[in-house]
Amino acid sequence: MLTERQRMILNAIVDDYIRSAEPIGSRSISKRGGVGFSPATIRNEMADLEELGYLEQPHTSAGRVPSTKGYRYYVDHLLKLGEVSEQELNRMRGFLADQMNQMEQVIQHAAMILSNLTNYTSIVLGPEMFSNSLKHFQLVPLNQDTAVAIIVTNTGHVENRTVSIPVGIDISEMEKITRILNTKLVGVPLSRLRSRLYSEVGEELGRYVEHCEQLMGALDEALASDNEHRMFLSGTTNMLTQPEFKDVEKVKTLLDLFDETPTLMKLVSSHPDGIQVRIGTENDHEAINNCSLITATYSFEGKSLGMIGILGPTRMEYGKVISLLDVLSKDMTVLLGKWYK
Amino acid sequence: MLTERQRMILNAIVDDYIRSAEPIGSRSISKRGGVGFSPATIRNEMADLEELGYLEQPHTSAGRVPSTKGYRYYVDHLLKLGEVSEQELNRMRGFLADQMNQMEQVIQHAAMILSNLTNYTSIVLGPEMFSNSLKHFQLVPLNQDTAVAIIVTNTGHVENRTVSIPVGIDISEMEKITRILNTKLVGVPLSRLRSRLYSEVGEELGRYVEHCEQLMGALDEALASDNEHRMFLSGTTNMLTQPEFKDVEKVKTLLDLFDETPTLMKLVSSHPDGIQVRIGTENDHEAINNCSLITATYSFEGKSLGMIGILGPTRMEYGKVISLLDVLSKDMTVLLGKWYK
DNA sequence: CGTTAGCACTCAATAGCATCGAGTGCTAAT
DNA sequence: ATTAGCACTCGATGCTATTGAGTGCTAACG
Repeated sequence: MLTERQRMILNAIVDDYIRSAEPIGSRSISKRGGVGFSPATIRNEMADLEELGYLEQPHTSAGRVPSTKGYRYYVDHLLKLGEVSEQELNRMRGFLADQMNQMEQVIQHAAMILSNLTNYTSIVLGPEMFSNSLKHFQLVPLNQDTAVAIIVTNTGHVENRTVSIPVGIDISEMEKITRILNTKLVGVPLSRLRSRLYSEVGEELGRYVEHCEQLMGALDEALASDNEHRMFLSGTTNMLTQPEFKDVEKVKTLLDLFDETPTLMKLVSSHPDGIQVRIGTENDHEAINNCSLITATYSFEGKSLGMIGILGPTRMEYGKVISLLDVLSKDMTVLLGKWYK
Repeated sequence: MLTERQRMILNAIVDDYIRSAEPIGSRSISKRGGVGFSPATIRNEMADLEELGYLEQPHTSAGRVPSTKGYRYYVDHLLKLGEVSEQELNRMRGFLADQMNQMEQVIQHAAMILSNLTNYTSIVLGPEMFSNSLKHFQLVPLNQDTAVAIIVTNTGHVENRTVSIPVGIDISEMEKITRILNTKLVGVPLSRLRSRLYSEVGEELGRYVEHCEQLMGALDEALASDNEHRMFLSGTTNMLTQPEFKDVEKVKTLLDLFDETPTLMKLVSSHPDGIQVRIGTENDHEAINNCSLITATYSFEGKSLGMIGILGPTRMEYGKVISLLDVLSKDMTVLLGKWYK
């Protein structure tokens, strides 16, 4: 358990380091407002804090830098949440209000707002689609052997695949199929669509249409879209302005991670509901072991739909970011509610 | 006009510099196979070539580096196109053959192949959609006041917008509208869709439906998609391995350009048909003044549809890249032909 | 007369060295 | 318990010398 004074010193070091990105010495802490101790005293405490694992020294005769454990303590016990300034709030809501009638737009906008307001990189996971249900199904023939299958969900999302038409099926039959599928499948959650396709619709379809197995196969494949989430990044180059990324090597490993959508998605979606902070080595991926990832979930009727998150250096403005994510995730919960009616 | 010997020397310098990325001295040229002259002779020629503007010197007592003009001469007169190796060809076609039934997939794959095979950054512009025609139109109501408008083109591309429904229109009327639009507009090129919407369909629609102006407005807006081209980048981080981008500042300006899709698109689409090479300062944008951009068009029935391109440092393997783009653009022409029937 | 050997010269890069100063740990005095 | 004092550490900074790859010029050569 840390003493009151140790907490105060740790707090001061983290705050200063977040601002300056340079190791903090005892003298600068001592000269700070509200600290009534000499550098020597601070030094002793700092030595203790280092032994306890909260601080690190790049080398002897350098100042101290917070360790992952130090940041963790800071976030858990010392941090006072920054108010989101009136100005930021206005800017944010102004952006979001802009008559958005596409859900995708809202999500993408949210990512942009986050990265603009923080100067870090933002990651936004769009609503999981498996919980959506089918609103409309359509087969549009393009020529003799191909057609476009279109799925519209209750939230207005449109998914489409090109499927090949088995020989011997003509347009009138296609229309029949479309009608059957619509009457049988509208309202079914996407996650159950494939199984329903076989169990309920299969027989009936077979009654009307020859060669229906091939078509079923094509539809089945079309439905097996593995992108139940869509992910949006924004401000990826913001990282490059951070002093911890003055080395091109580090930049490359990070940007390579950004290109690997599935990995990144796994990393983000492993976070639980609510606001979650992963600091430095707490993150499962090596490329962001000197970064912190903060996420918040937005939801509908208490059920989490997707996530918004900020990735920045461990030396991140936690207070500001956390309160911003909190506000925005709540706004999005409200805003997206209308699509989920 | 350059002498035979000058051409030989220029060729040698460009080739060597492309490999080594370091200024080339007279001695190393002299010692090269097939060159029967002493360093002193080479030096004299190099001085001449510099005076003529084909070479540059980073500083006195350094070797020579090709200038933009030097590269230009190299590309126009000296370059012998590399054969695309059997292995690369197989790899490429293997990738493209992979039962792709989505046009988007083909395009995206092409970008990936290019960046993988070259280790530069690839830029691919999808087929311009304005020349496509409407295949099917659909209005799917989501709830009381919003609906999804879906457009399918003859090439199987699906575009969708959420539109708000004016009060007082019910579902049966929506279906009527859909039917009218389909009978009147199928086959019309997308570029003329908006004008036709007013000129031909407007009155007829008005006869059946009240409050139709608002709906028209909504549809009109939905059709005004400004992304007639879709653009795909791949291998953006490949640039970071190039020695000319060891400086984070330069990396940032380049990556920022990559994020500015419209600017980049303008840059690329300003290139004419066929294979086009823009070297260094020949490019209109400052961020790529030390890069070369090579593009090729793919087409259908002689009409250019879209572009594939490679962006790399001016010190680029022109021969390899050009022949690769040539082969791939022709393959894509063949492959995409089937969608344009 | 074109070519080349020879030579003085230039200049970035590298290494060595002294200096500086911010910061530390320890000890003894308060 | 706190702090002043002090020796010590070590990266950063700046200066100088050295090195070496490369040049331009001139004079000699076949």
